[in-house]
Amino acid sequence: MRASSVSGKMGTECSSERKGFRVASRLGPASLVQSAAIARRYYLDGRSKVDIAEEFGLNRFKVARMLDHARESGLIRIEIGHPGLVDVELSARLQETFGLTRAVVVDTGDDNAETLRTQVGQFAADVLAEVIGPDDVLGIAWARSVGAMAKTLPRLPGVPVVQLTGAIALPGSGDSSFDIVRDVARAAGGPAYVYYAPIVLPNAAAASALRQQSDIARAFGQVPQVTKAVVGLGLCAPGGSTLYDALSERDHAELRELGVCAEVCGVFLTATGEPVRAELTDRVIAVGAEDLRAMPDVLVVAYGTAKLPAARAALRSGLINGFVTHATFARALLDES
Amino acid sequence: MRASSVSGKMGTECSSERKGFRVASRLGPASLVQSAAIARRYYLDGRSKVDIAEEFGLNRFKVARMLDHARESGLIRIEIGHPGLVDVELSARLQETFGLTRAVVVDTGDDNAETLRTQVGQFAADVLAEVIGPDDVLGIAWARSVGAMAKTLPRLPGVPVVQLTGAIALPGSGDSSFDIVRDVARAAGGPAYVYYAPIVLPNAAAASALRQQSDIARAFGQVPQVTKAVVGLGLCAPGGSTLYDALSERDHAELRELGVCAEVCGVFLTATGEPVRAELTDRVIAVGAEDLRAMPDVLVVAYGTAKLPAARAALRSGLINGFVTHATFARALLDES
DNA sequence: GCTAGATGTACTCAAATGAGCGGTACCGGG
DNA sequence: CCCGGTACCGCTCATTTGAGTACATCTAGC
Repeated sequence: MRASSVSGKMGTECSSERKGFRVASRLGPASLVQSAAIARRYYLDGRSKVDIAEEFGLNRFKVARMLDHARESGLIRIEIGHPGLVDVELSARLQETFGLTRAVVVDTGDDNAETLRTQVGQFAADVLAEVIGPDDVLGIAWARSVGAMAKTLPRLPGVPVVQLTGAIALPGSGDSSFDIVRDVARAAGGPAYVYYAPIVLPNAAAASALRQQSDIARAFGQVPQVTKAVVGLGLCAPGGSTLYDALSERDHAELRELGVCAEVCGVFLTATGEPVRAELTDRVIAVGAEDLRAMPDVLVVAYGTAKLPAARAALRSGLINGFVTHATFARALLDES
Repeated sequence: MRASSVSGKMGTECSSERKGFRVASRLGPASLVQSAAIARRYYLDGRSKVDIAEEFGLNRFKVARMLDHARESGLIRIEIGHPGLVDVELSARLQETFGLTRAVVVDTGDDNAETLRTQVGQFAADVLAEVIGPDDVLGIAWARSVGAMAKTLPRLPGVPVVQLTGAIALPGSGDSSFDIVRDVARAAGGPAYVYYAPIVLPNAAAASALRQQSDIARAFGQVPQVTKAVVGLGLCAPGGSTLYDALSERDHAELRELGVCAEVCGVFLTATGEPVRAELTDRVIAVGAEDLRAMPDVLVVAYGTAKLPAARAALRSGLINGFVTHATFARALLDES
């Protein structure tokens, strides 16, 4: 009925930067509105540019250019959001920065240790459930954070579960502390290569003897088959790890001398991520650095920013390729790198 | 170095609707993060799906499916925004709902009449500057809102400017009230077909005589050439229009009888948008409904929600095809339609 | 008034993309 | 146990899209 084009041989300059509210586009309000209408059709209604061009009486190139301009000028905003508690932005940055196969950062509003453990554990459980396949063999290290995961684990495919380290009785929580691996094995329903043993023994001979014990030998025999491992993170400083706190003053001195910073699955690491062989290593019931390195997927579950230096060591070591943690932890890691 | 795929024959179900924070996707956190990373590459970095597929070791179909899924599940949000004071969303809705060629809705936080007049006037000026071309002929009606526009008009191409109606001296603002058309003509710099005449005369004979007057006849001679007109909006009720308030009680009665609701550029309209021929019509110095209908572009500038019924009449009339107003006005129009 | 550069427009061709299809693994119910 | 329903994967084919290019038009500066 009417001529209906905004385009044509017209001055499309817009005068009104007079109040400074022209954000980026130098186009007038009418083009702005048309751009918006076109953007809506394209991005929200999913119509093709050719369609839109016909509808508005333009050619498809004009439509494409208008869309380009609209995006440049910020009229169209595309956000990759937070659907829930996972901070996908942080997760992706963590993953890319440290070359991980996967990273999941949980954004708990609260940084209370209890909340963190629960939330991080829950998401670690989700990640494990997601990545585990029927042909995998699952390795589980003893750690508080892994315990938190074990408690909320859904049903898994019936994979074998292999205990990777001995345990330590936790002072507070009595019962389940020893049963982390058993809990996981129950969730899976597959064969369980588990044993009762402390992670550290008074001397190498005792440890060696214990490794001969049938359950333990059987479990260690399965270690090379492990395809997915879930491990905790210990900082080698007072209060930084249950293992460290269970060691003697002499052990502490040795670790200090060797420059040990972190402990992952019974493996001691320097700040630069080098695995260290200590006298202590022979007294530990756990897989070795080489076993760990041979596993295709090693997922670290860690919370509490005190452990940051340990996390850095672990990330540098190349022994791990997955990380589940909380937002403050991830942010600190990224800030300092 | 490591196997690095989240895909494969794995259960990708996610268990944790347990706390209800799984928004829409039933995928686990790891896929979530990967989807987000892919979405970022695609939408924000503008890479192609083939590229992304290579980078992540997937095929392009998988990438496409993940993106689709991510969009459906709300991970990717696309918003068409507010760059400045123009509410593009409302503008587009107004435009589409009433089949207009253009609509611009200004979102002034404030609904003070003074603010509205200034802001709406400013954006009307922008719109006019944007759509006017060097080959246009510009018609200007006398109206307070058009006056507000005239005051902030930037330099226009040197087009002819044609006065479409007589004027009324405003009670308050002394000087510029008569000079609206002259202001516009000055901004354009082209030939000005202007005259000094009241919009309404005591009798048809006086109006007829005045129309013979050379300036006025010259201006009316140009009316068929007009390609773009800017007009105001009057509600035919006390206080709804300067024209109405200038009329006699007899005139009011006539308009009431004829069911006149609105006045646009000297043309009286019923609530359904029918132009009405009254005795009064012969006493008005203004273009007729047919002249108005013949103009390819007629832009209404209106503010103040009291005039809503008049706006509805004008929109139904088919005489106009552009609208500049403010957010509360536009919302009310859309709500009631 | 004229030329150089900027801007907008139209077109071609190759790359990117989406729709739809068949094959396959998985799941829950007979 | 088999069987239909479902979801996923990888593919082909037709369409859509973007990059490059050439041409028209406008603007600014001399």
